[in-house]
Amino acid sequence: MSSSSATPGRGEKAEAAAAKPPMREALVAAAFQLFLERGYEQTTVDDIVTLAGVGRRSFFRYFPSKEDVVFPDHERCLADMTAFLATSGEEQDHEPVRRVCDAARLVLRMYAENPTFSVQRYRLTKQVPGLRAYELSVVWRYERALAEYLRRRFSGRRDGTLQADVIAAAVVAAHNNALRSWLRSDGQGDASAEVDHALGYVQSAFGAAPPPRPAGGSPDGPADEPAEDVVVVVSRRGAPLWRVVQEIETTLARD
Amino acid sequence: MSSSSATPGRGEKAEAAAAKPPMREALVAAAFQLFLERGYEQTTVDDIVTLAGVGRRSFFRYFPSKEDVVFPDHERCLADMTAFLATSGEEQDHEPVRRVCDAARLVLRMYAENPTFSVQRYRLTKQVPGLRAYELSVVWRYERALAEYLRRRFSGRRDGTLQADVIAAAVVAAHNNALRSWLRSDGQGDASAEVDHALGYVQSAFGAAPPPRPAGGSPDGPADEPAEDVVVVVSRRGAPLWRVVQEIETTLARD
DNA sequence: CTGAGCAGCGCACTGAGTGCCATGGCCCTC
DNA sequence: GAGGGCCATGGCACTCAGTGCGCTGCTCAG
Repeated sequence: MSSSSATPGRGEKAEAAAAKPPMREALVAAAFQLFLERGYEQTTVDDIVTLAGVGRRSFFRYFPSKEDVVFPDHERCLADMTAFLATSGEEQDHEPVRRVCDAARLVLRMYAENPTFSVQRYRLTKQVPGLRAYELSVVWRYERALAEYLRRRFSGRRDGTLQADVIAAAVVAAHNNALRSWLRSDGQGDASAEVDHALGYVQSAFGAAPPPRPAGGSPDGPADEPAEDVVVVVSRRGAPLWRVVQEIETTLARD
Repeated sequence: MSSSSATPGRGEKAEAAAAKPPMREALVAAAFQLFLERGYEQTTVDDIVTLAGVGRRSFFRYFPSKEDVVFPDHERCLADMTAFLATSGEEQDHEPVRRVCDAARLVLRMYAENPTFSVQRYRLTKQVPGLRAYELSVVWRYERALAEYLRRRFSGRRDGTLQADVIAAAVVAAHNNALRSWLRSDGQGDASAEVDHALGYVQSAFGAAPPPRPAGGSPDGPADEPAEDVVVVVSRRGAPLWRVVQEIETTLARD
């Protein structure tokens, strides 16, 4: 009823790996049916396995906890993101911020693949504290993946880990802001456009520099970028020039 | 042994509210003793109440869950932060980013009040997944408090809620980066200085503008700031000028 | 045909969290 | 000074999530 592995083909042993878990999907379907009828906390695992017609023990073989059945595909998505960031062509890595933004878009894509499912889950997690907490731990893992990547990229910079953590948090926050706005609208608007907009704000705040390398340095510096390659200038419109200069000086003089 | 309400004064009914919970502290002490000896998951609530010499039921009267005993003062700190942000003198609110940074410093102060306790807790939460998840939900509430404040301040701006969420996340990330660095050093370094440094990075990235109001507008606009009061320019050092102009244009043209 | 391996089932157990009621001290009132 | 209410605590029983272990039955390899 959802996606992935249509017409599995019966009996063929070669496709067994892909077609194996109808049980997993059956559990997810049964769980969501009950969650939507009676609510999450009013539904016990026994209720779910009874409706799905399987043994209670099997539930915990497919999902380590009751919460996991609500986020069945995040584990795969997280692996995708990790792989995406590990596949660091020297081409893309010249703009780490853009790269993590693209990584965040992977998550959006997962949500956008099943809009109705995502909207239902959103309503559920919004009002069940336990699920919110679980979602936080998932989001945290995404954020850590982004931050770890940025830490590697920024390893030569002065405040590399600080910048990595802050930028990763900003990217995640922007992504979630747009994602939640889209989910609140029942998946009607253009999710990609909203996320692009939100990520654009972060990119503009943290040094988006499209041309690969304007000047200086060897053509291919694989591991360590030259420290302090960018200068961030923030200025209130109409502010006196001496304030701008002062900001630049304090920024550069730190540490 | 810790702080707060020294020499409670026995019997005086007026101070009863302040002196009431020695039991709470006893439970925290017993819990941490056992957590450090055997580990968090190897310690049951029954172990704690037995050591503390109280009934099991009383534990859950003081702490809604086993995790809460590890973070006994966050609830109060969160209330402090909310009050701090609600006390919005028109003076401070002219610089919302600075204000939320000051709010974050409240959390640091709480950690710094009991360094050894904080370090022990840090080691615990670092290696117990359940505690990490709980801490995330606590941090999330801090972040939401900051974001809600910024949303009110930015209600007139074009992308007010987006900016609020992103800045709140950045502030929390910077704070946590510095806090964890300090905790890893067993509370040796200067926590305040580290946090100031980290928050300075965020402030410099998101428009710290010391002088109250350079020009234009009525003297006191309490609720809604004029939209797009600041322009953020991000530039790679040595980038061509046309790139800078393009960045400004895309920033202003958005939405 | 037989044995290995695996997927699912059933059962029993631990431990967190909750509801309910009894107890016992404290204060306030009559 | 006696009774009554309030509150903190203790104790009990219960639900439910999650785990360990052993059993069955199916399939595939030899």
